[in-house]
Amino acid sequence: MNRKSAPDLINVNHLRVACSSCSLRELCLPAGLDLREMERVDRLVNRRRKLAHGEHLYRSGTPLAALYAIRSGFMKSCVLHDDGREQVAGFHMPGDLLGLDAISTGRHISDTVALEDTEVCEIPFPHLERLARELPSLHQQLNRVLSREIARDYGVMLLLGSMKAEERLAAFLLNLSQRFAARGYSALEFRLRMTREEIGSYLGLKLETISRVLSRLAQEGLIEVRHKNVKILDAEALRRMLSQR
Amino acid sequence: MNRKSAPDLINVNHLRVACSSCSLRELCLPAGLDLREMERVDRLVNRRRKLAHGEHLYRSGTPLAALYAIRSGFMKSCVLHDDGREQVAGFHMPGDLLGLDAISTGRHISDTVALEDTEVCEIPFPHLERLARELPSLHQQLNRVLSREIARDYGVMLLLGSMKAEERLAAFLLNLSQRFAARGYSALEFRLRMTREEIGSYLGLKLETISRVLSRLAQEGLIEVRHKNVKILDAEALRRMLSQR
DNA sequence: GGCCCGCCTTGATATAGGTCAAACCCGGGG
DNA sequence: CCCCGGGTTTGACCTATATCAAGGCGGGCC
Repeated sequence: MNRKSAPDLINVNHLRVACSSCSLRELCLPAGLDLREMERVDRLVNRRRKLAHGEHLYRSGTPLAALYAIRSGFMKSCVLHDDGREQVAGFHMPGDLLGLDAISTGRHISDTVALEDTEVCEIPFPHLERLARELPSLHQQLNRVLSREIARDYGVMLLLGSMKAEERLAAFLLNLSQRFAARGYSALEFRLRMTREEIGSYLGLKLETISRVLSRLAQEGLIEVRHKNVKILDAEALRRMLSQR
Repeated sequence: MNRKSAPDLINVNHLRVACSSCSLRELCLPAGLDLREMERVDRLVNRRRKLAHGEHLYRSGTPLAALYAIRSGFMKSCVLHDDGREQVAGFHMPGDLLGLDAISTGRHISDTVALEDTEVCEIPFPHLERLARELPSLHQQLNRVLSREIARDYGVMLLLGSMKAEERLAAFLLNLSQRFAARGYSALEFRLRMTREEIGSYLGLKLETISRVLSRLAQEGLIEVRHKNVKILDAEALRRMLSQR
């Protein structure tokens, strides 16, 4: 944004970071907005923030300053017990909107951490509220995003409350698969950015169980696992594990 | 409340159902609104609906027509597997707002059922959206309610993902206690409106386990259980079960 | 008022997943 | 190139909770 010559190059650079030219816009906050509206949302996003692997985006207890949209990278959110145990509440990928849990009290209730180098768009919350007041479709989209998170949470409850280890893993893998696909990545081959322990925490299981079940699924020919790389060989069979019985 | 003479009584009757005179207004949608704004919300609530014990308020898959605020009674929401297994996602009491999960897709994803005779205020969703556009504080309150539900869900994940049976029950009882207290009922003595099986489903346990753990807590002198009536004898000890360890 | 049926309790036994332990493997740094 | 350490795999054993089974009891309905 600071070059003097070659205005077209500058232009390209500018476009690259604008919502209107972001490949994630249909998944993210500006979904459903027209171009003029999207430009106004662009102006909200006054800062991008880079996080190194392992860095916190925010911590439980800190005041809500902004919502964040992931531009690239991968993150996890955890809720912590008083006693230090932690529960992974979700994994986040590009296009996901973070910080929603803090709106009600004005303080975050989870820790959100980068699982690889990550870039986020920072959307100052008071500005967002103000703009949402002016743009009904933005307001609507914010409601939808909040509600979508509630729906997702219900799915997690289902998983934690009434599925067996194998089913949980199958659901987990299919969910990742589907989300990668929605972002233009391969649905059938991807890299797990999180450790077995983090998967376990998310699924309410221990890391050894995750490891064993992955091995078992591999042995049965449903998937192929090489370290963090997973290939889904028989998505249909995974789906069957969820619906049947 | 059904006398024919005495117009002031009739008047009282009218007031009784207005948000502005509803004892739940600070927990419910109109929280934080001024009187003039609240009146406009009142006019949204064009219908009250009575549900008999066991009746559905809405079912998974049906289109979102309205949000509902519980005026009196008790309900549960369940998500269903393809195979029929059901997971209770939450219990609802007066002041709670229902139907939030449907905003994102326009269709309900849960079944919501009365656990005793229940009365709800019906808030047509399109009207609500329109009015929220005009009243910033209503808009804000809607966001807060949505976010509060997300925060609640995170708590449930913590519970399902990393607590043992005894801790889950303790958390469950303390949660009910706190919510009853917020509504002006006794925090220490209340009636469970749901069966052991429904508690079990909510907590990711089987009904026999619920029964056993309740018996154990009673034996240890932390609570007293007579059928569905629970008395909390040592809330501090219950709290300790959650934080310590 | 009595009878049922749904709900609950309690016991005996089974098992999924947890715990503990050892060894491996890969990637990164020296 | 080797070494080191985090993450992972795998095995043996253990335990919390599920499952199966048998009564009990209380509230609602006839």
